[in-house]
Amino acid sequence: MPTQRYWLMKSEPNVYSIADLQRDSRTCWDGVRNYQARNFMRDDMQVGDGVLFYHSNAKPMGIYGLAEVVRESYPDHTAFDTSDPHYDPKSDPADPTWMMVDVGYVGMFKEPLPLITLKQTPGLEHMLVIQRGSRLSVQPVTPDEWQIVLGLGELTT
DNA sequence: GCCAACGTTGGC
DNA sequence: GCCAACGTTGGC
Repeated sequence: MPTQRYWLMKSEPNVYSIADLQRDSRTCWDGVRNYQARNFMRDDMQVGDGVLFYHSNAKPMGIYGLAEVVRESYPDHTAFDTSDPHYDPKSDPADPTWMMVDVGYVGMFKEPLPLITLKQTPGLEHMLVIQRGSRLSVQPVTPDEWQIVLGLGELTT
């Protein structure tokens, strides 16, 4: 039985929001074009892993809900689609550069957990998302951080 | 809208 | 292999 891991995944809500995930039940996490983020998805994510769903460029920006990994990594087909904004001509379909996972909806916080709150919460000092200049869109979260974050909000489905 | 931080690209 | 230029992210 593999150890469950925890993650934080960023999305701009005007592109794809937690409400979109609630509506869709699950989605493929396409469009990641950063090697470090890809490596986490490709090498470390397992079905059942917990995901903090973060809204960037939002009011307020912060954690809006929970998701879970429901499918392990497979090629991101949008990299082969010339009409897709994330098209990457260097990604060979026979040896894809970019991978994605599928995530499923778990729940939404009644009130989002704003970034500013996370910054003020003891025990979260080392979360990557609160570090200045942190641009990683898929990042690991420790079990302790996960528990603290869940204690900050009230979840609804 | 601004711009700091960061990752990537490409000339050398 | 270095590093300046560039483009993007994303908080403010």
